[in-house]
Order: sequence, then structure tokens, then C-alpha cells
Amino acid sequence: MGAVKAKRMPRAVREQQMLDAAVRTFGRRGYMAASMDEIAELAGVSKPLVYLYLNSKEDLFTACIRREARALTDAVRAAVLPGLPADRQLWAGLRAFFTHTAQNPDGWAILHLQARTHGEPFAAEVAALREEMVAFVTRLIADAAREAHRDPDLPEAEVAGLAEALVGAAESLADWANATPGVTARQAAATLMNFAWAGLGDLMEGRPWTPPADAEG
Amino acid sequence: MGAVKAKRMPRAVREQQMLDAAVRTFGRRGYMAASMDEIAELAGVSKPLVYLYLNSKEDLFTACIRREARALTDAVRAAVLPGLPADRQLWAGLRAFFTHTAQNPDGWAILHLQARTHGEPFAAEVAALREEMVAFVTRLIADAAREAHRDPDLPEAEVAGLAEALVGAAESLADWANATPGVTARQAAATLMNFAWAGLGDLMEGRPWTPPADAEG
Amino acid sequence: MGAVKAKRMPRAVREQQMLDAAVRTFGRRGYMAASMDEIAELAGVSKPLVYLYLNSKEDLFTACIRREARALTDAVRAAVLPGLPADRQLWAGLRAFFTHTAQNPDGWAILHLQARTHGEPFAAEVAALREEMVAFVTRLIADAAREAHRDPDLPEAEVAGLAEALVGAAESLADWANATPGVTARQAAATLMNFAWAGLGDLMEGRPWTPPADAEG
Amino acid sequence: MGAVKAKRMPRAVREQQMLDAAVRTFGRRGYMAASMDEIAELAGVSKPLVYLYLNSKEDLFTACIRREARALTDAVRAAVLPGLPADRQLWAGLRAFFTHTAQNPDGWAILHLQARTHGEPFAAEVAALREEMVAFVTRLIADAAREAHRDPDLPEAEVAGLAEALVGAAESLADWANATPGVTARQAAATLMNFAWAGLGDLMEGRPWTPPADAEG
DNA sequence: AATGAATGAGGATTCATTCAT
DNA sequence: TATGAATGAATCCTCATTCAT
Repeated sequence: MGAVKAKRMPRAVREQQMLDAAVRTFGRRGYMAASMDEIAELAGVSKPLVYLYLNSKEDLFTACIRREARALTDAVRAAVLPGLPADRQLWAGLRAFFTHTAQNPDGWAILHLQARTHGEPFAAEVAALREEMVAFVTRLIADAAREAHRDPDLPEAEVAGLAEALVGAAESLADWANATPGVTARQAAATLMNFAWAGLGDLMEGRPWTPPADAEG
Repeated sequence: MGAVKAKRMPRAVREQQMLDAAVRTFGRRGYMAASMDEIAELAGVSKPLVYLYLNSKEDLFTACIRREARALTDAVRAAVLPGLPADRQLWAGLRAFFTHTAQNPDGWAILHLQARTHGEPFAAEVAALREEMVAFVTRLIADAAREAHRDPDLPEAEVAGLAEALVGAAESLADWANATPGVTARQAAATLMNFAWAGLGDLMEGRPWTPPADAEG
Repeated sequence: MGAVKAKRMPRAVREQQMLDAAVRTFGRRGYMAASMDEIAELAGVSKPLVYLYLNSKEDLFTACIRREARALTDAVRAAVLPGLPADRQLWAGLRAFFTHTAQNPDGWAILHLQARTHGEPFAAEVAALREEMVAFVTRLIADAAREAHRDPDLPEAEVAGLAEALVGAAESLADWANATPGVTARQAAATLMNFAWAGLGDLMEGRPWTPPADAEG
Repeated sequence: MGAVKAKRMPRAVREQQMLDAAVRTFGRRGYMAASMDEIAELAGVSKPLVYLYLNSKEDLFTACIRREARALTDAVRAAVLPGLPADRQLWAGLRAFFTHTAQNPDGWAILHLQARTHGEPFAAEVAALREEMVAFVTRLIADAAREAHRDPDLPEAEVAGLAEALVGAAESLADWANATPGVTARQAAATLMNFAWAGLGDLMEGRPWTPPADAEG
């Protein structure tokens, strides 16, 4: 029992081992329930070494968030070819997104659940990721409008809301796909394309859904 | 300093005070970071009384989840009149949903963030709520198809995915509306109707978005 | 759940109910692990009433010790007829002792285990009981000597030791009989008579066991 | 005031210090009344270190029981030379027993009082010790019979009872010797030899005490 | 580069006991 | 006679973090 004295390794490698252990532990236990003891043991090093390299629990968690956020955006970015039509770009991005979240459930749990649940400074960290995703979607909506030679005539706030909705739907479907056996990343992506793209198209054609002018409005 | 000795009150009243304090504390600090000390102080009673009435931190949190879930579903249910067309029902339900989450940010934080983040037995508790929301949306989709005299011909799994997407979009918009000054519940609801309803309509008319048959599929 | 409001009863009766509950609880859980809550509930009254009548946990436990000690000595005393020969008196006393301890395991646990384990003022309380038992045995030894027209020539300290040994053996056999199915009070008493009486006889006949004069003496 | 920061020591040493402190505290205060705070302070270390090494109050107490039980049986075993006649073996064992209990009153209190009073898992721990003592005595009785070329013709259950009685008498005399100034281990052992050995001798010679055939039998 | 030894601070939980009625 | 409401004070235990080597 007890890890044998760890072989000397270059710092960069050790740090990755620690981050691996931390992502797994934070993702499964949650930020607060995860203990530095467990992380150090899983990483196969002593606790003081974790502190020497990563400084504190807070810094360690922040490093996890950053690494996982970067991995996710890299995966999506790599899948999206700028030249394609907007819907094909979205389709490619969504498939990469669902594939990545399915393959990295712990990282996804950190980004989607843990980081948002435990206030500052973590919330700010994921807010950046979310903004990037929203910006990506916003750009696609604009591209789509341009492709259709349409002036969508959608106020900026409205577009922001739509992007939020799309991202939220994607997040929700990622959880659903992870929790439901037999649902592939491709299916999740197709579901979301169906759900979202037609509505966006209608909007851009100037056929929005109009609320009834009832008393409660 | 220090709370004055609490005046005697009937148990039922005290319990509500405790739940109020607990919802607020859990909602802001999170389940683990919230301390029973802080909850008791905010409720204006001593810690032992909290334990006498609510039993344990876990039970207290569960009671909070149940109370807030019930308040939310009651608000939505009260707003939806069964006789109306499906889109009007959805519209009414969404407005009630966004209104309630805007007025009860702590309760919403508990349901949407805290309860999901801290595993069993809390996750099961909110899962029930989510299933209810998904079932509600699923029923509306079916109603809409019937109203249009259409056989939507959508496989059940597909409908489930759509419902998940819609609910996820709603959750996301609730957070967005809470965080963005100047966005009303009505606007959030309208955004979601626009986003979702047209896409659903297209689907039911048999015009789904079709994925390209590329190599990566 | 929750005892119905207790019917008014004369104080003496209520006190006995409380003592019954306390003896049972203290005997099974131990002095410290027993809670006033549990005792009150088992007695079917509210906690303040227990305090009103018995004053404190310490006083309540002391009252239990006294009652059980008295019950035990009364049982033994009632069984011993003063006129009989010493061995018959001992035989009768032992049978009464083992019968009583078998029928009152909780009371016996209090006297034999709990009261001795928790220091003053309880230890003093049982010390009195033990002294009474030792005195009884001491008297019987003297009687036996007189009956045999012998001067046992045993120093007082020696007799005290023998009495302690006999009482200790009895206590041990009581536990053994309670824990071993199929061992009756009569058998336990016979075992002890066999074990003890012959040795005492030899002693009084001037045939003691003599220790070897070894180096370690 | 307050313990100075403890100097660094190898774990094995620290553990023994902790066990020393724990035995003393548990022996005097009792298992439940002893607080981990007090034990840590007496050991000269901080509480977390006690938990780090000994795990929990329950484990700490169990470790105490084991250590003290082992010390006692080792002391007795070392004193008994297998080749000697049975009565000399018993004499040697008893002297070692009374010597050890006199020199380790706290350990003896743990074994004889505390461990038995607080239920499982402690009772099981001392039960093993007691069985060993009973087995030792049982073997001596059989040896004695063999030496006398006698068939003791005692049923097994009867022998078990006699052994229990002897062990109980020894336990009782250990307490008595500890509590009575001027009583040496040698005297206690001699008293018990006198008390027990002659009776056993008579039994093996076929002269048991016979109970009267009275009505109550 | 790496770790065994050590702790300050705090958190959940329980309990004997009292007050007001 | 009897109780529902309430608490001060402890207790067990855990954890992030540091020091000396």
C-alpha cells in the first residue's frame, strides 16, 4: 500500500499527471468533496508536490477548468472549416462538441456543473468559454443571414438570446446523450439541428412567432 | 451581538423560516459551502432546533429541493389552461416559468445548479422535476401535431431529444435573463417560442433538416 | 408516532414507569449512550417531567442503581433462612442470586457493569452492595467454622480475600449463565458450591495449599 | 500554556505515545467520557495526527484493547513453564497475572471494565482474551486430573463453569488487590490457590458437594 | 525533485437541561 | 400534573496547508 517513492520526472509531465487526477476527481466528486489527499494519491505523488506545482486547491481547480475549456474549444475549432456554408459549419461544430463531451465526461462535468456551482473565481472562468460558444453561434447566424441575402433585422439582444438558447439546448443534449445509452453524438447533433435550424430560418425569413396580445402581457 | 433568544413560535412557522433561510444560503453558497451555523443564524434560531425539526443537512437540503420544485411546478401549472391550443399553452407556461425563476433566483439556483452538482440523493430529486417538465413539453408537441391534423411520424426517442433540447434552452435562458439586466420574462419566453416553435413546425410538416452524408458520419 | 398526551397519574406510579424505562435503557445502552430522550419516550412521558421527578441524569441513574441493588438483596435475603447450616444458607442464597440476575438482566448489567464503569458517585453506590454481599459470605464462613467446632485461624484479611473471590466467581457465573443457553440458575449455583465449598472446608481443616518457597517469592 | 509544537518523531514512536495516552485516558475516564482532545493533549500532539495514525475513536480504543490484552497474556505466558505440575503452573500464572494487573491498572480497567461495558466491537475483542484465560485454566484442570491418574469424569459444561468461576474470582481479586493497600500480588495469588485448588481436588477425587433435593429445585 | 510529519480551523451532530404555558 | 419550544456546550472528525529534511 502507499505509493512507492515516485520516480523523478520533468515538471511538465508531473503537472499533467496531477491535472489528470484532479480532473477526474473534481469531475466525479465535485469541487468541495474532492480532497487534495485523493488527488495526490491518484496522481501517484505526495501532497506537498501538488502544492509545489499547483499552489492551492483553488489554483488547481482553475487550471483544470482552463485545460478542459481549451480542449473543448480546440476540438470544436478543429472540426469547423471556415469556408463552408453556415449550416454545415454548425453541423460540424455540434458533432465535435457532442463527441468531445461524450469522451470526456469528467471534464464536461467540471465545465458544465462544478465550475458554475462554486461561484467566483470559477464562474468567471467558464463564462469566458460560454461567451466563446455564444459568439461562435452568433457569427453563424449572421453568416446564414448573409448567405440568404437577407437582412434578418434581428436586434442584437434578440440574437444573443437565441444564441444562449442554442447553447443551452446543446448543453442539455450533451447531458442527455451521456446519460441515455444508445444515443450517439451524431444523433444528438442531428436533433439539435432539426430543432434549431428551421426556427432560425423562419425568423430570418421574417416569419416570427408572434405573442398574443393578452391582458397579462 | 448574537441573535436574541428566539421567541416561541409554532413548529410549522419555524420550519418555514428555516427553509427560507436554507434556500437562500444553499442557493448562494452552494450545498457544501453552506454551513448549518449560517442557516441557523439567518433563520434566527439555534442550530439544535434546526436539527430537531429538519434532521440533518442532507434532509434539510432535500426539503428545500422539494419545496422549490413544488413551487415552480405549481406556478407553471396554474398558468396553463388546458383548453387552449398547444402554442398558447407553451407560451403561458414559459412566461410563468421565467417569471418564477426571476422572482426566486435562490430556489432556481438550487434546482438548476446545486441539486444536480452534488450527486445522490439530490440528483434523483430534481430528476423528477425535470421529467415532469419534459413530459409537459412532450405532450404539447403531440397536441400540436394533432391540432395540425398531422401525423408527426417522429420516433419517440427523437421527441425525447427535442423535449430535452427545449427544456435545456429554457433553463439556459432563465439564467441568461437573470444575469442580463433589462431582459424580462416575457422577452425570454418570446425568444424561446421563436427559436423552438418554428423548428418544431417544420419537423411536423415533414421538412426536417437532413445531415450531409459525409465521410465522418 | 409521538406519545399521546399522558393521562394524569399519581407521582409514585409515574416514577416507577420512569425507573423501569431508565433501567432498561441504561442496562442495554450503557450510562453514557443512553439518552434522556429515549428514556422519556420509553416511559411514555415528556422529558421535562422526567426532570421534574428525577432531577438529572445522574440522579436518575443513582435511583436505578439503588432500586436494583435493593431488589437483588431483598431477593437473596428472602431466600436465606437464618436457622439453617451455613452450606444450606449459601446454597439458598446463591440460587436466589442466580435466579434474580437471570430474570433481571438489565438491572444486573447496571449493577455489575455500568455502575462500576462510570466512576463516582456511582461506584460508591455499588460498593455498598458489594460490601453487603461480602459481609454475608464472611458471616457464612465464620458460621461454618463454628459449626465444625473449629478455629479456622484465618486472619481477617485472608477471609476478606476469600469472600471477594467467592463473590467474584458468583458474578462471573451469573454472566456466564446469562450468556450460555441451557445453563440454569440451579446449575450455576451447584457449580459454585462445588468450586468453593470444598476449598473452604480444607482451609478450615487446616490444610491450606502452600506456596513453594521459590526465588521469586 | 498549550502544548508546544510537537517535535518530529518516527511514526512508530508517536503511535506508542498515543496509545499510552489513550490507555491512561480510557482507563480512567471510560470509553465514552474520554475525549479525543484530552488524549491528543496528553500525548503531546494535535488531534488530526491521532486521527491520521489511529483512524477513529473506535479504532483507537480497539488498538488499546489489543495492546493491553497482548501485554497481559504475554506476561502470563512468560511466567508459566510448561514442564511443571499443574498447580505450580497455575501458581506461576496467577502471580504473573496479579503482578501485571497491579502494575497496569489502566490497562486492566480497559480490559475488565471498559471494553465489556461498551458493546460491540469491543466486547468481541475481550471475549477472545477471556476465552484464552478460560482455555488455560481448563487445560490445567485436565493436567491435574492426569497427574493424579484420575478420570475426573466431569462433563465438559461443568468444567467450563468451573473455569469461568476461577477466572471471575481472579478478576475480582485483582480489583480487590488494587483497591486494598497492603495486599500483594503474591497474597492474592495464594488466596486464590487456597480457594480454588482444594475444591477442584475434591471434585476430582469424586467428592462433590451435593445439593439437597428440596422442593424448589 | 520529493516527502514524512504535523497542525489550525472549522463543520456536522448530539445531548442534558430549562423556560413558558 | 404535564409539555412544546428552545439552547449552550461539547464531541467526533476532516481538510487545506506548511515545515524540515
